[in-house]
Amino acid sequence: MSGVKGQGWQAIEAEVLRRIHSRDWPPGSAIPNEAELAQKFGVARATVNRALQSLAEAGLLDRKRKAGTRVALHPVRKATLSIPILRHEIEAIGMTYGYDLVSQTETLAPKHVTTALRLPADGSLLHLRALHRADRRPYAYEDRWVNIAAVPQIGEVDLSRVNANEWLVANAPFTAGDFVLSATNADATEAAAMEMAHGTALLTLERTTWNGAEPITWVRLCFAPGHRMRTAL
Amino acid sequence: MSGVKGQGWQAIEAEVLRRIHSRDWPPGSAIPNEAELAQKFGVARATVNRALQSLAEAGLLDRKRKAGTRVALHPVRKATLSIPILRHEIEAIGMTYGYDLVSQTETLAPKHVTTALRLPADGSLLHLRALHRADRRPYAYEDRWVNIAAVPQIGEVDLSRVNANEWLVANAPFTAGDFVLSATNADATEAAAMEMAHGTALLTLERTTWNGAEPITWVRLCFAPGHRMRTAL
DNA sequence: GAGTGGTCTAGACCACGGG
DNA sequence: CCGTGGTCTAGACCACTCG
Repeated sequence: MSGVKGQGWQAIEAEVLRRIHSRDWPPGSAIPNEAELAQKFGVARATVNRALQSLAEAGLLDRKRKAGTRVALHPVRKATLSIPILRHEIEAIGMTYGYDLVSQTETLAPKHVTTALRLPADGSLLHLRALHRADRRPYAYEDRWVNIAAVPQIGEVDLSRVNANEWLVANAPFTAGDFVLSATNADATEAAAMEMAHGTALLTLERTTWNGAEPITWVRLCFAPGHRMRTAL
Repeated sequence: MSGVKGQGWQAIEAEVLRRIHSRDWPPGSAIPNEAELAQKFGVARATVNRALQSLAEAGLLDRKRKAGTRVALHPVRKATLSIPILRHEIEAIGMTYGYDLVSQTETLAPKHVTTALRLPADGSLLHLRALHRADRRPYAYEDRWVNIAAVPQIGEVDLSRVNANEWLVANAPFTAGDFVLSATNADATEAAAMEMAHGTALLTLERTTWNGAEPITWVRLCFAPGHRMRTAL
């Protein structure tokens, strides 16, 4: 008796999902162990394992050795945002990408930057400000600090022609990062750069990246008013 | 010759990652096929498969049958945001959760709501407005529309005592959803409810959920000023 | 057509952790 | 202790897709 439509581990996944949604297996309850399910469904245990791992990763099941598998009490939904290169994001919606370097200096970084990068406060960093455009109109304002010690070659790059983000992606791989979304009112600088009213609400993304223990860059992107980050659940 | 430290598919994953970061396998290049890698690493092909699938899911590899596996040209980073129940989010930081129902009516929904839910514009929906508090202070303002036809039992719930979100999570499972993040300036209603200045930038989350093809609810959450959604990369 | 990843199987051993 | 999930193996068949 299989009781499963279709084939493969996705069919098992679907059937388990159905039993969760139908309250056959209500939130918090334990479901049969892998060996049992494998027998009921007429498949190998590895196949059941694949299906349950997928559901556990999605947050719908809680699995523990010996304790078994339970339906999550409060399915912590996970929204996965894709963070494409801005150029691709813009070109994907059929617009023309543009990039203007606003300023480039080497100076002491403010404390919130050195803190985020876990760097001593007394080193100087490369500070870049730039504007990304879609069909000539402001799309996002970038404020970036780069740890030159980690990527000395960036000193030889003409950053008014080469997008710093793309250069870093291609030349300074990172192994870990930190990512924060918030909303901020546009300050005078941002308002001027993006040609909008002071105080406008901006979706703001701050990202810090490391290569191993070595800090690479801190960047803050302010998106144009009305920008939406969208994903499916 | 294994050439791999540690054990298990994660060791394989780490070794592949190392070769990508070290530019042994530069972006865009093809890497050996699974059978070959399995032999080099001295493991079964299934183990290599597990490791490569993990990296592909993370966006670092592009895999195609027959074409083989290539290092992603532009690793599209994926940020996974956990969306916990507000109560848990607040209690997790050691604060006391509070919930105030501001209004509850049954009325025609505005067009942007019916559109998002894919419902005809002439039906009436349950409209809720509520304030979530952390240690008595406003934490998030909720504007929700519920498709009563999909969850008729909600009519019998005292929503001034029971959090609508939590009731729905427990009683109206959903199979699909839509999720949008943006920044908005607080309007008069929100400013009053959250006790802050008009025009303050608010991180705004809009979520639409369905059970199969049946729309369940549309909700818009405005978080208090300074709210940050954080994740690792 | 043929190479490559996707998946299944049966069996095995191990690590974790609840009772 | 000992049940449960986590993982590995060797072998097999299949599905996709490039050339």
